[in-house]
Amino acid sequence: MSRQPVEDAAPVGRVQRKRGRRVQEILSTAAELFGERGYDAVSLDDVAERLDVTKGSLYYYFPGKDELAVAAIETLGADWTGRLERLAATVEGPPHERLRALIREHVAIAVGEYPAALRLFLVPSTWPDDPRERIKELRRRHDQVFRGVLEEGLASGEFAVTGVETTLQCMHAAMAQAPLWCGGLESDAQERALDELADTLMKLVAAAQ
Amino acid sequence: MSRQPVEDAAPVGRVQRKRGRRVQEILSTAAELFGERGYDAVSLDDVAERLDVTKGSLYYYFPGKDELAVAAIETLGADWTGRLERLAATVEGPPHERLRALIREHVAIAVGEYPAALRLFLVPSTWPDDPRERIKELRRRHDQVFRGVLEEGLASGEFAVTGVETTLQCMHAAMAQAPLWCGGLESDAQERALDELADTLMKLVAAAQ
DNA sequence: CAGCCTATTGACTCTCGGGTCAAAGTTTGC
DNA sequence: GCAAACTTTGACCCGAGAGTCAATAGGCTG
Repeated sequence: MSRQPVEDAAPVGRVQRKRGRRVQEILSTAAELFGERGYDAVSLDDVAERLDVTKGSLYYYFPGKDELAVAAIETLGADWTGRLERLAATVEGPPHERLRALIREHVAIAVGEYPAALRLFLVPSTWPDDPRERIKELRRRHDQVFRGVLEEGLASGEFAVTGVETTLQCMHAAMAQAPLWCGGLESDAQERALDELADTLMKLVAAAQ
Repeated sequence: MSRQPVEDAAPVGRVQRKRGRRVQEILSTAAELFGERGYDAVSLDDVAERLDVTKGSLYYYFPGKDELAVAAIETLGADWTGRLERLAATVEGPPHERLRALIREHVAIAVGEYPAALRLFLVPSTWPDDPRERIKELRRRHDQVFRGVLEEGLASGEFAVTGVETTLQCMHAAMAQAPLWCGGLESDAQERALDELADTLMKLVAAAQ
């Protein structure tokens, strides 16, 4: 009776704004941790500790670990996907260049800013059902961006592939693994590694002969 | 004083043989489960239940979960790697055909016989240190097989790649994901999917122009 | 059949982590 | 400056799962 229900009863004005900021803090911290270690390996105490707060506090904002995970995935995903989509809509030039830019951006974000965020995509099965669905959704949107450019290039004859979906799968898989093997490199070595990765993946769409 | 130490004091003769068989049963069941769900999501009670046995029994043969996992990985890995290595040593023909055969075999084993075994490779970080090292070792051996054929083709000019290691990474990543997206298909659709995957990956080594 | 290994059980401990909640602390608005 | 709303705490409950162990069952072997 004394407690603020987690969901409804929105407070108004400045208070609400503060609440919003807190929620964002929690979400980005959670996204960070889940990205680094996956779902199981992150306890709510871990999240709370990194925020200099107690577990109980988290339950004031979220009804449970699942919901926190879902929200964190959506926050992280909205940003990331948004940047990809914006890039796809912005970059000029032939499909060749645009695809390469997308690959670079995708991997750069993954490796740099969300060090292990792509791990989200790797083993959706270790996540509870609800977060898993969000992850799949996220991936679908990313694929969609790539599929668009890919099909453009196919239409113009600039690209040739064995199969669109298979090509997307391969690209995705390779990009998703990238943080694991060039996450530790120094920045210039990393740049080179990412360039090489992009070049390698571009071979997947190279028109034959 | 009344208990048989887990490690030393090898019994002899028929008894020992029986013990060996039991150990094998446990290992293959454990490999199966770990392959399906990963380390965290499998409890020793799960393993015991599938064996119609009690957890305590497992501790009669293995000192702990980690050790069981390590042994299971090694069993599964020895078989798998062995088949790859044998295939690489056996198959005749140009590097092109040999590499394709390796890819097909690798993926076929992963998708068919150890449905999610490749998941072992996916997120080594969710495993405790010791099993993780074994998984990396396993992967190193697999890579070694592929690297061999790849370098052959490069030497003969039949292949061209942007970078050997990057190419291996991409191949590995794509093959590792395969069970997740064509594991559920019917057998002939699956065959087609695997062929397409192999063809797609072969583009990675295609000599340019 | 007696005695000695071998194998298995089931009940137990202990820790970790998700989730709860009353009480206390803090902010806001009047 | 004070009451009401908001926020945080810390102690607590509970179940799950790793690991332990004395007791017991089940052979072999002399």
